[in-house]
Amino acid sequence: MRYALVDCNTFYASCEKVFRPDLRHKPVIVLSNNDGCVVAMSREAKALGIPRGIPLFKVEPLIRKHNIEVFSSNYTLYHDLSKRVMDILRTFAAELEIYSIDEAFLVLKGEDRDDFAEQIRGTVMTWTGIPVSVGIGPTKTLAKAANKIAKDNPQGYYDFSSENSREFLTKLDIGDIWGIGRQYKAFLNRKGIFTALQLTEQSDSWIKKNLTMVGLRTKWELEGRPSIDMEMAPPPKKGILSSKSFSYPVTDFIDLREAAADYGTTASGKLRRQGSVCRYVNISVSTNNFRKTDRQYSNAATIELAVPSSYPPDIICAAQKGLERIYRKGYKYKKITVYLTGIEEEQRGQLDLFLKEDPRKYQVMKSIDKINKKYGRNTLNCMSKRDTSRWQMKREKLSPLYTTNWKDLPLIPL
DNA sequence: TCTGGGGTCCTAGGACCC
DNA sequence: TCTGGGGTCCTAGGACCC
Repeated sequence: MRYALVDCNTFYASCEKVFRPDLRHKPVIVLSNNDGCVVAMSREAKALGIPRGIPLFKVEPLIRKHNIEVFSSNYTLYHDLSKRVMDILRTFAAELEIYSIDEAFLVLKGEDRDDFAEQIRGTVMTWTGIPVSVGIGPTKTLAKAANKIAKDNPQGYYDFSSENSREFLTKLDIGDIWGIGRQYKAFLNRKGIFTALQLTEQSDSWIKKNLTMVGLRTKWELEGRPSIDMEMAPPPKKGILSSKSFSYPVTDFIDLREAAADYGTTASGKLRRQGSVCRYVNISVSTNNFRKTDRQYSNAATIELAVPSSYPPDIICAAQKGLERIYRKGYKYKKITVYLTGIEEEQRGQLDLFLKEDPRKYQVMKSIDKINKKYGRNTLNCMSKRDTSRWQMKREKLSPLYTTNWKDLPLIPL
């Protein structure tokens, strides 16, 4: 069996370039929510030495100097282009696992030709304008490692089986292995382990003791024994959260209440889309940890619903009840999170209960979902809002919704 | 002035039970 | 002086991923 990992190159930055051919060879960076940090960079921007995750204000001089193009995150655009890429990949694979917005594992079809990787790269580029890299190997972990090499390979792909595996594992740094993060890398380095090959030379029991079962599976995968399953259909989420940082410090309880309602609405929408209900609503608030001179406070509360629900007012009421418990006057709040847990499938029995309680609830919910799907999020909302500018997200450099909004369709001058 | 959001899995340790 | 063993359940926190 052969696995392939297909990964979109500098995905967010590439999405921004698709409809902006003038930016083709220019450095482009994409920011996190609130235009806070740099989360994605084009190849040209990486070459200028900008570290991922750095706050925007720290690289302002560099941006001016090199005329770097800056974008707020346009998730609507990225998700739409991601879906198009995945639809193409599906036609190449016996099995497809969408691993993240810009990555997918494929189990290759038996009859695959040698130019499989080139076919994929060519098709995705022609049909979407997104460049991808392809790594191929006998396990998911090795395909992932091969992909890393493919990124620096001018051909854009790399096949693990094309090389001596001992040599490959010797060159593979321990920190570049999928599943080995910063902490484990530091720990292993202290033990004198620097390469993938050295990791595979440790005993199973030692690895399990120090890196848990997850680490042991990684070892087996490096040895060429598939130990991590493909997940073709994403399992239902066990926790769903909606959380945002405020662009300005929030002190007023009313503002926090509105934010709780807003994120409660978002989270309950995700819940309904996966056909689930939740039993617990957890809400947490915190001040800005980076401002050492501010008085710090953070707290959380969990509310159990009388009946598991996905009905927005139920979620919102619980979130606000929790908020009342943990809110303390006099702090500058930076972040609020609504986290839904105790997730169960929406079942007949529960639905009956729900309907018995008030059948109109169900109708209202369905109608709201339908209207918002047709006319856009937030067309109908549960709470009337005051001026929300104080806490809403900052997105000053947003690109158009080229592929999902008629008004934003790109025009070609003739 | 300005530091993201959304997930999963695993383990240790405490509470509680007989 | 001497203070068990085995089990379950829950939560917090730490590791990882993108």
